[in-house]
Amino acid sequence: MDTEPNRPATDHPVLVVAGPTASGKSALAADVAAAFDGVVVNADSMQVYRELRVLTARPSAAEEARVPHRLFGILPAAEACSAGGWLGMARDEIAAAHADGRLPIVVGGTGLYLKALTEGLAAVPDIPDEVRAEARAEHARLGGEAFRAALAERDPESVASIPAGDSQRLIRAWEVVVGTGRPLPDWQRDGPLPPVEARVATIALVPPRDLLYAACDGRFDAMMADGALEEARALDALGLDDSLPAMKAVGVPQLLGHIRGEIPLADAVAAAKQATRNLAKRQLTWIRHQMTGAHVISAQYSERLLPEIFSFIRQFVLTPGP
RNA sequence: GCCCAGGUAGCUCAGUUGGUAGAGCAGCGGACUGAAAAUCCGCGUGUCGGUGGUUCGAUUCCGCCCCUGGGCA
Repeated sequence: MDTEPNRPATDHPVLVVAGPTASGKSALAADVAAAFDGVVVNADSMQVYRELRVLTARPSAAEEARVPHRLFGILPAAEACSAGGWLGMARDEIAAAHADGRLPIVVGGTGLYLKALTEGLAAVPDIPDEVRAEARAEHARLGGEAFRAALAERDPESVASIPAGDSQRLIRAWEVVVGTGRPLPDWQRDGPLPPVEARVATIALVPPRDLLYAACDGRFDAMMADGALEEARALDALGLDDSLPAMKAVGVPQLLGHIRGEIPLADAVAAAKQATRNLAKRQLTWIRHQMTGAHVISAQYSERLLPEIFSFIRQFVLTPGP
C-alpha cells in the first residue's frame, strides 16, 4: 500500500456520506470534494453499472469534470457486483486517494457496502459459480419452505433467523455451507476482515419524510425528462436475465413493464415513484439502526448546510486523533 | 324524469343467511455480514352514504333522501 512511511495508516481520514435516495448526498459529496481536495468514491450498488446513468441519478459529466469521481459506471449490467467485490475496489480507491494526498469521500445509499467498509466483512472464500447457480436452482425447485428445511440440516443457526420467504439470504447461507463446508455464522464468528485502515467519520442526511418523498417523485419526473425510458429500452435490447441486479434497479422493472406492453407509461412512472419511496424508507431504517455514530443532518442537502458540514469535517475528519 | 348498478380503511375492493367487518396496496415500525435500489417480517375502530322503520339487536331487511357511474327518455 502506498502510505507515507512515517504516518500510521489509521491517521488517514475518510469521510462517509450516507443518506436515502434523493436526499442530495451526491451533491453534498461533490461540494465537499471541491472544497477539500477530495475524491468522490461511489458506495451505491446500482451506480456501478455502466448502462444505468439516468435511472441511478449518477453524477453528470459536468460534475465528474469538476471533481474526481471513482467507481461510477464501471461494471457492465451483465455482471453482478457484490459487497465484497465493491469493498476491494473501494479500498484500492481510498488508498489511491490517500497516496495522492486527497480526501476520500465515500458516498452512497447501499448500507451493506458502507457497513462492510467501516466494520469489515466475514472472510468467506469466493463461492464457485456452479455452487451459486445450484443454490438458486435448488431454491426454485424446492420452494422457500422446503429449501429452508433442507438448509436446516446443514446450517440450523442461519435458518433460525431467516424466514422462509427471504429467498436471497437463504440462498446465500446455502451456498456458503455447501461451497465452503462451514456455515455462514461460523465464518462470522471468526471476525471480519479488517475494515479500511483509516479514521472514518460519517455524515448521514436524514430529511423529513414528506420532503424526501416529494423529492423522490420529483426526481423520477426529471429522470423521465432526461431520457430514462430510452435508457430502459437500451437495457432491454441487451436481452439480459431479469434476475441480474442491474435489472432490478428502481425504475427498471417498471419501465420494462411498459416497454413490453404490460402497463401504460403513466402507471409505470407511478409505480417507479412508489418503489423509490419504498427504497428511501428502507434506507432510513438502515441508517437509524445500523449506522449509529453518524453525524446526522435532518434535512435535504442544500448549500446552506455547508458551513456546518465544513466545520464538522475540520473538527472530526481532518484533525488527527490523539 | 324513469330504470339498472354502486356508495364499507387513505386507495381498489371482499364480506356479514341480522349479533357493529377483512384483504391487497399505501402508510408506519422492524430485520439485514459477498446479486442489498436486493430479500423479507410485523402493525387494520372504519359514524360499513344519510335518515326513518321492523327487530332484543341493522352495516346487513324495508321506506325515503343524497351522491357516483351506465342506460332509457
